[in-house]
Amino acid sequence: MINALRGMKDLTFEESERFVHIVTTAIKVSKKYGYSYIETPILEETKLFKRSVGESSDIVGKEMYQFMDKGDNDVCMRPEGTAGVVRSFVQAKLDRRQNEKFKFYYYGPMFRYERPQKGRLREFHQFGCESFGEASVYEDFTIIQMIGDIFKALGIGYDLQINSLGCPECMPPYRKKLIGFLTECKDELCEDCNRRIDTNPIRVLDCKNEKCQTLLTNSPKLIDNLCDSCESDFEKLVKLLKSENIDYVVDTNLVRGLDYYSKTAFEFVSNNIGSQSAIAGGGRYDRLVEFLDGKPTPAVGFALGIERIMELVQMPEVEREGYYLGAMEESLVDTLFPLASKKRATDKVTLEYAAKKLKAHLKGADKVNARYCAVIGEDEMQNGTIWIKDLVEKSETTISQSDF
RNA sequence: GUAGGCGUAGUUCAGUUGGUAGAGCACCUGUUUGUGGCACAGGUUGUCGCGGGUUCGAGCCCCGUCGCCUACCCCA
Repeated sequence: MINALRGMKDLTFEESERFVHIVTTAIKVSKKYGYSYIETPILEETKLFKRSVGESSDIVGKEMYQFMDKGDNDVCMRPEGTAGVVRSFVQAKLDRRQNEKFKFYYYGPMFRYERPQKGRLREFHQFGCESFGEASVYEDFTIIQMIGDIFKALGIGYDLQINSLGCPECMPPYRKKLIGFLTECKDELCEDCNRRIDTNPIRVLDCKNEKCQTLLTNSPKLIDNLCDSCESDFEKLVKLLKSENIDYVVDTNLVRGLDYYSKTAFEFVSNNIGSQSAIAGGGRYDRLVEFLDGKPTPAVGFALGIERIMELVQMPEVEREGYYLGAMEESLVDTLFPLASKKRATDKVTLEYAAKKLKAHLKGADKVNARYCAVIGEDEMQNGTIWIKDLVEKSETTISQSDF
């Protein structure tokens, strides 16, 4: 027997229904906010992710499905969605259309070579949105509001964490300050943190090590070191969240794992799905378009993890629907066949090809959750009729086959 | 990469100090020669993950191996 690869999962029955429900709900909401669909390739040049997500990130450093293709190109399966969308945005020269706004939503598989566990697969699915050309913090808020709408429509609860990651003006001086602080206590920090002091000091902030976290309580906070513009944007965001009654927590250690974020960063978290608790995350990335050779274009976006959300959504009960057709004599299936074809124009129809006793047909109708069970037996054949039972009302009628 | 747990029927699981495999659910049949869900009665289903070892005898003990799950890590 051949099994699916480790960390890759098949979805069927209620699981696949839940998957589709989440995607269609997210699409419905994002369309209300003016987003349109963008489809980008799963396979991209490795360079794209090195330059956007960042070589210092774990995603690029050790988790990519990367290989040389038959044309000797260094390629990889996308580990996230934003880079491809931005590449596409630049390739289509949308960055030259200054003062225009572009809003895209996407969904599809992402690949990261990690050890699978609850809420973490090697092939997983994200739904995401990217808004280009809008520098206003109102847009940051609107995106958060939209995610809230999606979760509300899906009927799931969450905690919202926000932070500001600063901009090219305030981040570098803060970074220096932080490196100074970390170097002073480096002997007490864990191995990973020591390595990160040089490679990516900001990531030290969300180290899970308890001892490190204790030391970090006295570390300089970026939120206290923002430039005027970043600070007023963050205050405005907080004000908007308050006025719209969206609960939030400021988490000064919230650092996006991808290098391209700046200013607003946020994460939606659920505490009911195991240790992989982030169900959506995103923020502003005003410099990414530039990194990928486009004209400087402000942008904000987010992605949500469909599999993680699947753990949280309850599907509404499915009601009985459509017709089940069955014959009690083998020779009568031919009579049933055109009736089924005709009925499918308007209703869901299940046609049983094998002749069975009435009782077996009723059971069969139950099994496919049909509303009506329609059967032709000897009597009906002689009279040119069909017997129909409403499985909900428990009522039955016999009508002419031509009226069916 | 590291650590812990688990692999027995379609499924969820039980299986005693080693003695030749079981239950619920599901499925099929019947009670009802043409009336579903409920009830009752009966029935079908196994490479006990795989390979080796110990033993008269292994689902059980030992070694190896593969797979799954959870956690670290990372992140959606």
